[in-house]
Amino acid sequence: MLGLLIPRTQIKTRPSKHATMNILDALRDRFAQAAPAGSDPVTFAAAVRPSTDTKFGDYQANGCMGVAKAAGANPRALAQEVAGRVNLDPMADTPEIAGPGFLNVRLKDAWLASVLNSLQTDETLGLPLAVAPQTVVIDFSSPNVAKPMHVGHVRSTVIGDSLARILHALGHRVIKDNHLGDWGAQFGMILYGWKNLRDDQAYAADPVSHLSSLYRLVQSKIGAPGKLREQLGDALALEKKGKHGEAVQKYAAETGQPISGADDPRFSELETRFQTSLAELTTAEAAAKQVEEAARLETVKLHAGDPENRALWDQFMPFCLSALEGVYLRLGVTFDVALGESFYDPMLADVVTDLESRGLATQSEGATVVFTEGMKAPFIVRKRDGAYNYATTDLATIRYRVQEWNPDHILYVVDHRQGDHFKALFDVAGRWGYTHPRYDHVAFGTILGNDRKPFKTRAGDTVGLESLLDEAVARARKVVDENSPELDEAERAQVAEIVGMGALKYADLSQNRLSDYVFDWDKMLALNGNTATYIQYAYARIRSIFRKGELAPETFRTTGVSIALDHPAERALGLQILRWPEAVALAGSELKPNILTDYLFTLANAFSAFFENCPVLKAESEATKLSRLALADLTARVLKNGLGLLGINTVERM
RNA sequence: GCGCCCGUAGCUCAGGUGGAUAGAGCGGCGGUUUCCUAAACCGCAGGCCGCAGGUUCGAAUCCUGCCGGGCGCACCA
Repeated sequence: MLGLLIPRTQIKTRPSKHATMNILDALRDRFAQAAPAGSDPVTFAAAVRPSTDTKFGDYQANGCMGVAKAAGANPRALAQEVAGRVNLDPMADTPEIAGPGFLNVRLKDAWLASVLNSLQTDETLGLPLAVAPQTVVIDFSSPNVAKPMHVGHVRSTVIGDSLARILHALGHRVIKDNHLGDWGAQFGMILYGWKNLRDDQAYAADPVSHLSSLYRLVQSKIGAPGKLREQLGDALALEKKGKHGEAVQKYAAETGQPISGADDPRFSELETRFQTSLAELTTAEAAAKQVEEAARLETVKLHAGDPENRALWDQFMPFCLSALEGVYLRLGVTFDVALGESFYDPMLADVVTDLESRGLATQSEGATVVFTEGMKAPFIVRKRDGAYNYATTDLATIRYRVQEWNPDHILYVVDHRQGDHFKALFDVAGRWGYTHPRYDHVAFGTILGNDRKPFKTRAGDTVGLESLLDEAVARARKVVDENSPELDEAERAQVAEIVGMGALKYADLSQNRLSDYVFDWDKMLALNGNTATYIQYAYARIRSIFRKGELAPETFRTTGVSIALDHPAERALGLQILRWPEAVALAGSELKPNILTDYLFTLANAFSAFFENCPVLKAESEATKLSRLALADLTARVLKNGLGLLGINTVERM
């Protein structure tokens, strides 16, 4: 189910029955209580962090240096005092003072084991619900319905989906909204294409594909002059400067047949060809202008309520949506609502009127605009020709969301190039009176190809999302075939689908959102390193242990067994399992899924070390065997849940 | 010109609110398989954290100025 139209009443919040244990928060709480007199307990506690090195223990409190500086006291003496006062029972003994005034905390093995024991029967693996649950609207994906989704939609869709899952897991009420581009200029292009270029047979055979090819056709006509200009390159610039001779020479060089100058025997031949190209450009420019204007008029007519265009809109929309639905289904992405631009259209006039009556909007160069302090360009809410644009729609959307859900937080998962737009939008929305929600532009960088330019096909076209998914799966399939010939055809296909999707999503999520990232198939499907595949593999290995031992993990999940952390690899693994709540909480508060991927990679790594060093089924005693099985099962559950929060599935075998 | 983002190992990237000797993967070199998935593990080499100042007990992190790159700057979204 695409879930485009799930009623709001079905928006779920997480059940609240669970045990909770966020070690970092617990330690901070204890240190806050032991904060030196005159210091701010919250700041002091915030300086408690996981240790930078295991030799400094598991956690460290770094607050004493800062407090000592402010008070002009001796930091080590202060640390001594805090160490004597802080009560870490039963988590740890008195912290150790080190360096200029660090307090190093080493958690007790017995306590770690006891918490791990309780986690076995805890469905959420210790994940605490937010103390103050918030209503969060996440605006993501938001494709234009008129054209097929492409690589540019990957990041918004994948990051937005993951943030929604993370915030939901933290106990917030999350509303996933797909703000579809279903009312803009792209639709005018389809309407123009339909009226002038359509092929009824092709439409009857496959409406979705014909509509999208109509769109591409119109777009290519509009974009043709740009491509020609690019081909002519510098020659065109020279011609425009009146340097005809140099222009011809440049043209000759750029087309691969360099000539020496105007006296070259081939000069006149190339001059003719150059002029032909220039004429082509002029023709294309005229055609493009005509098509562009005609398409724009179709859009205007649609907005004005022209019956024919409205009827066509109604007719095409289901096909457009079903095309999107296929992609979302495959990605495993759903929405709670999908209120596109068309939904807000009836509200736009009132938005502008309201802005005007409050004195926010003014006239400028024929348009109705709102000026924002510190920004040169105004926020245009009504164009000179009377039409509204996305600024108006975005404001109407905020008003609607506030009235409908009263959100505490609205996230826009949109690429970084729109930073200025959102800065102005948030400013205007606040001055308009919608001050309650916290607004965040969750920005992300561009996906680049190996040439460090925006990712394109070899032919220079934008990469379609479907073909991207197909290739991810095909490449995964190749790896599966090579490594797991023992699996039957159907299972290999299923594994390839899950591994391929996982690789694609994880590659994106594991990057810091803000930076551009270089798309690299080999890296994302690597079985080693920070990849989904590596983590899925760790999971499959654990499942394999249980298969081999003919054991059901349910035993551990219903009653639990006694866990012992005797081997260093067991302790490291156990501690990492217990940090799950910290990782999810941090990823949620920072709105950064890569914090979660780092955590999962570290966990999978800790498991691999454990797997090498600690035989499970062949453990020296039955008690050790059970303990290790329990650790392995907890690991598997965290890995599966963690990947789940990234929108990534696991397989039992691979 | 103004604004936003980025600059960390050969390559691709992590680095909560300033903390101890800056991490990982790939690539390179060397090792590990009668044993639960070697799609794995372990070790070694590799750094002026773009440059220069400043703030301080302490800076990849904060401030200022440069250099280099990406993106955006009036009616497309």
